[in-house]
Amino acid sequence: MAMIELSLTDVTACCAPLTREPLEADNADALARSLKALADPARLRLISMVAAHEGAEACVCDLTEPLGLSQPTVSHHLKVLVDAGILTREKRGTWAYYSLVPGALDSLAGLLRTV
Amino acid sequence: MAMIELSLTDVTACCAPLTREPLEADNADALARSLKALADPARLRLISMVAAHEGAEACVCDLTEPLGLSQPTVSHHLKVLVDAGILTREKRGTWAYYSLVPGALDSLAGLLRTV
DNA sequence: AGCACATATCGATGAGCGTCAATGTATGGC
DNA sequence: GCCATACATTGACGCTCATCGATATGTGCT
Repeated sequence: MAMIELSLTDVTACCAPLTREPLEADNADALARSLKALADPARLRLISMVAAHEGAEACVCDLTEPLGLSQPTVSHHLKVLVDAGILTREKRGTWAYYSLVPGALDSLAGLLRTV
Repeated sequence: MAMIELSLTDVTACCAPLTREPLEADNADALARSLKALADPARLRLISMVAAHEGAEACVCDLTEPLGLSQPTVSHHLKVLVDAGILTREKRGTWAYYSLVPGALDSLAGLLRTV
């Protein structure tokens, strides 16, 4: 079934920063979904490892061992981040290369900013 | 038992933005805890309602009815936000007034920024 | 003292999630 | 065609968490 995949673009397009005006229930849901995708130590480390990797992209095989989690678990976390619009996946041959979606994290940061 | 209450100040004091260098496991844990506190629709709405309320503070009685959740649930969410260092609680008479901790959200936003 | 009100805490319940082992699906090389 | 490698999916287990009703704590008023 098609799950919500555009929560990030949805919410970052529509909303004023959190502290400007009361958040509607729907927008709160969308923003919470995006933040939930971020709110896991393994996923935070994955993001920073991908960003710091050469070429700003990395395949699962680059990430599994340094993270210390099983390959299925890493794949699961990467899928969550892709579905949240934070990472992209590009398959080249046998490998799947993940990289940051430009501006995705900055959009979220903008929603939290109060100044 | 004393739970971790300073995760926010901890992590925002120590770390470069997520995408500058690979995140250590401990820092990832601390940042994830802060984001988890934020990653709930009810808590996001509470934050924005408090910020938008007159005087930039609000008591539980101001928040329960518009949120549509029971009073114990609202109290619970507010406690989570206070423990995470995002809100402060000030008791005046019968009422408990909650307000934003200045700079807390901005520190988190700064960690997500990539530019 | 006694009552009404505001808020916090407790205990229980149900849903969601992180993790893994096992299995499935491609892709490339021999 | 066959095997090895890279990754995704499935199913299950345990733990965390959001929510509520019930109850406790505290404050002000009469």
